[in-house]
Amino acid sequence: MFLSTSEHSADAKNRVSVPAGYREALRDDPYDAIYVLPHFDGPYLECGGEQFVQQYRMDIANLPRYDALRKDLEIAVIGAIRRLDFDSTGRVTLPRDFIDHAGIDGRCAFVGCDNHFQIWNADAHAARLRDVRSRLSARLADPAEAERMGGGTDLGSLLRNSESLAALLKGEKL
Amino acid sequence: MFLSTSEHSADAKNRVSVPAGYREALRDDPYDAIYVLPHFDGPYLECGGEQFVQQYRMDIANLPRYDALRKDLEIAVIGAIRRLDFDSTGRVTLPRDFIDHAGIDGRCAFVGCDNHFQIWNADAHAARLRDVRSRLSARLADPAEAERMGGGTDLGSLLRNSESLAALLKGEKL
DNA sequence: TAAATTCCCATGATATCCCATATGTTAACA
DNA sequence: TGTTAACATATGGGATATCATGGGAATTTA
Repeated sequence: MFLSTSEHSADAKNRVSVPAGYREALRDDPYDAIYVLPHFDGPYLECGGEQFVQQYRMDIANLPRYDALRKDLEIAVIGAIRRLDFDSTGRVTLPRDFIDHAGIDGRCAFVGCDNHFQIWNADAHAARLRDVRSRLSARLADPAEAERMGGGTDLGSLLRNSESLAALLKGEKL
Repeated sequence: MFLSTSEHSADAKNRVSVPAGYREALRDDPYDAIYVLPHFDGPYLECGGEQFVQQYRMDIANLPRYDALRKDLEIAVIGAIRRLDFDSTGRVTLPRDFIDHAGIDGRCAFVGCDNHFQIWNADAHAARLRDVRSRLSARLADPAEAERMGGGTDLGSLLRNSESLAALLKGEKL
């Protein structure tokens, strides 16, 4: 799991150290690398390991082969992702166009998002975090939204009550 | 798998270097070559290895033998694909009519699409990528479309992919 | 014989690898 | 409790290998 945020600097060769904790999460991957996508939805890089790419491949493969959405995703996702290999000290070199896309100039922020993480221009991320917080705060005022935010299954009660989950944990298929 | 996009130049002899990563993906093919199709859907070349051709053959073979669509596909796909062999440095020579079809003049973009890739005039692809990105970005704003692009994670896949969550559910301490 | 194609080698740019240094954190010990 | 040692992490710079690409020679085709 990719957790928490940390800032690192990109040097003259556009190298950045990937947080040690993130590298730990990639320990079992076949390549000593991360996959990086300049995201179509904003000035940031979406990153992850093998699972990150496979998830996108699956989403795309599940669409009809001549579907327009599928073709768009192939270009903007598969066509845009690059594998960046670690050097011996745990750094990757960011391609010039990736740096341009995210507006990275010196400091950049690594933001953990569970099964993937993002790389932002440090200042841009700080500003965004303020926005996100106030937006979430406002959402809580609306009961329907509050329900949506915390309406998921309660892990504790699930454990106490669910036989099918117990079966799943024993390795049985549902 | 063909991943990411890179630009290369076509020289005076109409030779282009195929990205090293793509050649790696073709390592196990019987021929040291790519199959190239001037696509009927736009000014670009659709390319791939052995699997790329076989997929088209299958699609066509599944149609009735006297079907009008089948006959069209036979002409526009099977009749149009050419095999281009690599030279010793990993380049292929593009036939004149292929260059005309894609409007290639100097720089061209190689776009990875998982099991195949495309070759575009570099400028044409840049313009198209902008279109695709804004279209996808707009789509995300619509919850129904966002759902189609990637539904929420189900508990099963979460369990399969997260050792620490599985451990937690089994009652172990983290 | 002319034109085009294929093969081979040379070069430059870029990315990759390796070692050295700095910084910060934990652990050990006085 | 203060000091030092050991370690892990982050960063900087130089050497090396890989890749893209240009040009010329050999071979084929018209």
